[in-house]
Amino acid sequence: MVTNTEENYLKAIYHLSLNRNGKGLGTNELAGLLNIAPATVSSMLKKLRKKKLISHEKYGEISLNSTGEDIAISVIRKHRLWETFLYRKMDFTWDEIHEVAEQLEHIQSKKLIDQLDKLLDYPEYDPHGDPIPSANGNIVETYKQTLASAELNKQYKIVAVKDNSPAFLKYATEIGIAIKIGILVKTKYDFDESLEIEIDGIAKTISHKIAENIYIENC
Amino acid sequence: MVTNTEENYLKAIYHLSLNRNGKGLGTNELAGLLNIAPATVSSMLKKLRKKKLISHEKYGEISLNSTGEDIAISVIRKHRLWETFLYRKMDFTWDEIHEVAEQLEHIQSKKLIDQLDKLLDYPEYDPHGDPIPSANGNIVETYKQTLASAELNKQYKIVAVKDNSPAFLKYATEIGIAIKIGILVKTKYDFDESLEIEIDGIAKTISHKIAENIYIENC
DNA sequence: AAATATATTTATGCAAACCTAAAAAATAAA
DNA sequence: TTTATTTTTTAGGTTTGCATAAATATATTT
Repeated sequence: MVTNTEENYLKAIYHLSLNRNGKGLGTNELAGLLNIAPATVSSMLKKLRKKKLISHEKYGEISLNSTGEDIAISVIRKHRLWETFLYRKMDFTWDEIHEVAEQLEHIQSKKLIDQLDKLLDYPEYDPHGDPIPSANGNIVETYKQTLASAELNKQYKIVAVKDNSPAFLKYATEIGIAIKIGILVKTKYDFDESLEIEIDGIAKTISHKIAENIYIENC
Repeated sequence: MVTNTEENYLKAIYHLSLNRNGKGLGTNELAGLLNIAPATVSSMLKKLRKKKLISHEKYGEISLNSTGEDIAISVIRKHRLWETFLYRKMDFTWDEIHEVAEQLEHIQSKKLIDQLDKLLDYPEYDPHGDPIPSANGNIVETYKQTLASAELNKQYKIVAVKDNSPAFLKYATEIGIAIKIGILVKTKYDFDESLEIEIDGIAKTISHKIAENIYIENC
């Protein structure tokens, strides 16, 4: 039996294990994402180790092993399917779905998730543009380019956002950011790396931090 | 803040407070329904008392007070709306819905429940025939007659079932019991109070225990 | 009314999931 | 290569939700 908390740890380890350049995942980083004290993470790691869900030796790097990864992916699948459901069927907005999905992702019922998948016609991406793992655990983690690294005056399409916090999403919505929308960088200001962009022919200025949270694709 | 466990206690107290003839609700009875030790109930009652959700003095009767009842009813509303959703939209059967609804009833999101209510077109009864409290907490707890007290050779309609356990519901389905179905008692055997009934013109024999779990109405 | 039975509470303990403070190990800097 | 810094672990403590066993209050018999 895996508790909700354990599921959240596995999910966090999964997310932090992606796109890291060499350096192994440590206790501090995990504690940061989960918003708890590193000491608490230490003792939970011991438990996950004993349950054979992660690989970890004292003072060493943290990584999921096969069973742990399966659980993490299934929780992410549930989270993203529920988000899609809330957005499409329940009139939830972009910035409202994450919080409720955090609760719904722990509901234990295979049948419910299969039916949800069917009801939504087997969606491939959630409303934030993140890929939804299939029932057998397949997930397309494609390499994504952020707006911060876009070429000037080249037409791109927004495919996803990195930050799912209501604060970011509210702001993004306000300035016209949305999945599948076309976007173009007109100027890049060197001193603070802020960008002048154009969405639907309207020019706007955004900070580097915002640009790093917007994933784009050539089109 | 009210925990899941506290919500379950309030719900249990609500259910046990209905249709009791005089005798007040005690610790033992609650422990029985929740399947835990009476001592555990005692300490939880102290907590609920401190939070002003119940009225209870040592060795006295247990009852909800206004806030506690509001919470209990809202949990029951959520439970029954989710059951209706699972049954109608997710192809769940009669005997599968309760278990998953026990989890879903604790999801915290007013908007989600309002939208669920709307999606289902504001249902008045759940798939077991139990009334669904309205958003403002109104619930029609009508007096119900059980099949055990039916008159012979009089046509009735099944309106609800008392027991929601998979075991009972599976058996009930097998012998043709369902909400809104017509039913008639042909014979009552005195020695064990078993009944010969007729559903859709087909005769069957059922035990007294089963009959007590089927609610009927004149038609 | 005393004796017995039943119901309830108190005392104590355990596991989970968190915390802070201090110790130990690993890494980086002087 | 010591010293300093950062990271991680250990030690000890809290709260919640459960348990068992023993004590106490209430109810029922005789």
